[in-house]
Amino acid sequence: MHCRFVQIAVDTPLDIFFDYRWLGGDDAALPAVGQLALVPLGKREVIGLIVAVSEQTDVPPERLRDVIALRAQIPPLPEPWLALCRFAAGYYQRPLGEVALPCLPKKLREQKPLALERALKKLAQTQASPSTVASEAPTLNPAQQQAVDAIANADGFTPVLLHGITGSGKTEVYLQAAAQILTQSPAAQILILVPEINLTPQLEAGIRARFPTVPVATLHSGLAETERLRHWLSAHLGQANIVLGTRLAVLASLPQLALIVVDEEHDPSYKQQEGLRYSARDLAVWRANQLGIPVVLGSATPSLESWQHAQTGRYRKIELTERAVQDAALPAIRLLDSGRNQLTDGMTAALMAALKLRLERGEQSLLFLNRRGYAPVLSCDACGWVSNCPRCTAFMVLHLSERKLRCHHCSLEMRIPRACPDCGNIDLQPLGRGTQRVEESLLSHFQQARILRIDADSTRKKGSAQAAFDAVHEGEVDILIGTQMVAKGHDFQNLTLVGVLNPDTALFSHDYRASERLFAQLMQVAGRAGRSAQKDDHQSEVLIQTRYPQHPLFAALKAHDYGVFATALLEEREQACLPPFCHQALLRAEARELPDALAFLQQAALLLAPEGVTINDPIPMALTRVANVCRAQLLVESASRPALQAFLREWMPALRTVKTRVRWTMEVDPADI
DNA sequence: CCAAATTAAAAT
DNA sequence: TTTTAATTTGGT
Repeated sequence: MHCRFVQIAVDTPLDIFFDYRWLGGDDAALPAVGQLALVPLGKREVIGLIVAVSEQTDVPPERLRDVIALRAQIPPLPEPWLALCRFAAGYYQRPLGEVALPCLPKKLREQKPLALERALKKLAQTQASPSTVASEAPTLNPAQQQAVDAIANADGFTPVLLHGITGSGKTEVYLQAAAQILTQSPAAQILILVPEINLTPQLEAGIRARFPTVPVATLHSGLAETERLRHWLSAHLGQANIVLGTRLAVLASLPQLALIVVDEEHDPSYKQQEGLRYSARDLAVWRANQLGIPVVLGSATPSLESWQHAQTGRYRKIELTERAVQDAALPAIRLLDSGRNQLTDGMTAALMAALKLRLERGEQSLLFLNRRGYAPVLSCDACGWVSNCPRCTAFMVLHLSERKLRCHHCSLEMRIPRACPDCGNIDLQPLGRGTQRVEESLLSHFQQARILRIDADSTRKKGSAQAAFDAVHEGEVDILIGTQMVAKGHDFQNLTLVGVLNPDTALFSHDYRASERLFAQLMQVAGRAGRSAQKDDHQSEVLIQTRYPQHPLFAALKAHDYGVFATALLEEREQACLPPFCHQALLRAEARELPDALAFLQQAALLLAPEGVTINDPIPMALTRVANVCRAQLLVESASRPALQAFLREWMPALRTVKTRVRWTMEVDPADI
């Protein structure tokens, strides 16, 4: 057959394909679906994805333009990958081109294929003969073994929810299941997702130690473009047997994919918050289903969505209840009533004493406070002035070390006023405390201690986060103070005390997911303590300072019982008709003036919802103004996912015809409301 | 009356 | 989204 025309998806918001003429010589490679092609688009030349080839076109000849070049250097993107993109585009309501092309490395989309050819050359040189001989692996306990067997012997689509407390050896299950699958089929590819870039080096080191001869590729946004291209290609060519990465890795081309692991599957980082707003965990499950392969969702505190699926039997749940390291007992969790006890610099006497004890024993402590900066707001006692951001409905945060007030939402910085701008009072007071202020207090109370703060501010420079974590591992730090960055994944062997300074804001948040997240976060940070065998009967401790020690969340946390907590939450959600018992989509609008945004949403709501779909009233977002842009949102709900999807398919084209200056976006399965 | 600034339209 | 043409505004 002689293909004259190709249909191409390009990266534009237009939800259509473009036809191009194909004028190849007889000896030239024929265009195929899934291949990339360089085509003219307006004044530009862009890379597009061939989605169909045919001998006819409806486009009048005078408008047709020619394909400039095919990227025949690499095999076409495989059909299952195209199907994944098509699904994601349909489900998240975006044009295919805007889904498929941004998944590809930038260097692959350049006009000149120079970088591509270089990367291919380099890969050809390094193509070793992979052998799957694994180095010595630890013996598994029965629960771990059961999990490995369930995964490695899976026949067809097998979603496994691996529920295991921190330190119960989930990683070991991933590694041994991977080893078994690679032994059975040496060409297989295994995708392992982690929530944060920070966690890739630790796991990568573990994987390389276990599989010294297996090619491993990493994919995350921290890679340089040339590296990203090389790693992506090694996945696409099937060379890399293990691909480790953050959420974006779920969209990689993996022709031999045989197992997907989503570690810490509950983690909010799996939700992409711009562009294509996908959930990497959900796409991972879809991908596994499509390919008929196992997918492992691992967590100590599974998302309620996954927990519910396990309850109904859609997912198979496997519990790891023991800590894998012998004698590593669970930490004791104690609540310190910060309302009734006297606080010194935000800390109770009990917490101070516990810190002092660890210092004397030469053990490490971690203080967790999810608030960076010195103090969240600067205020004037005399007249009530507070440091509002002029561009956002938020406070400007005091950063004393940089002598700045900074807005964490729009990044506006200004000098600290020496006197109150309203009344001239020179005695301005910091209100509340952030990590910098706690660091300062610790330095004054424990002058001999080596104190390190890890937060987004202290790890601005590339590689500095890794250096900081290394310092903790090397025992160069006595007290570590940090935000959620320190809560995730790291195995600190000599850490026996975790202090949580102020979790209370999340207890009564308007966001119904806040308590679920808080529980996960506290469980996770608590898991940093006591990961190695305890010495001399010194049990690890977690001290939580709160004004609400009676809150039921803490009771479940103390008992280390996620099941009780999840069951209670699910009941609440069912009664309130919230996810996972209903499905949501959020239409967001942005405008200079709030009424404009609301008016657009009002107009959008005019389309009548079908039976079973509810369109709520437009409301301003909790953070209404950011960088002088006002935001509002409209929530659409349905108990039936197909009904919601059907409505969105009807609604989106209608919205696109609305003539408006308001910028708007649609988010399916929103994470924050 | 020209030029910057905003708006609209098109992309195969 | 990117690009260009068309229209408005505003300072002269």
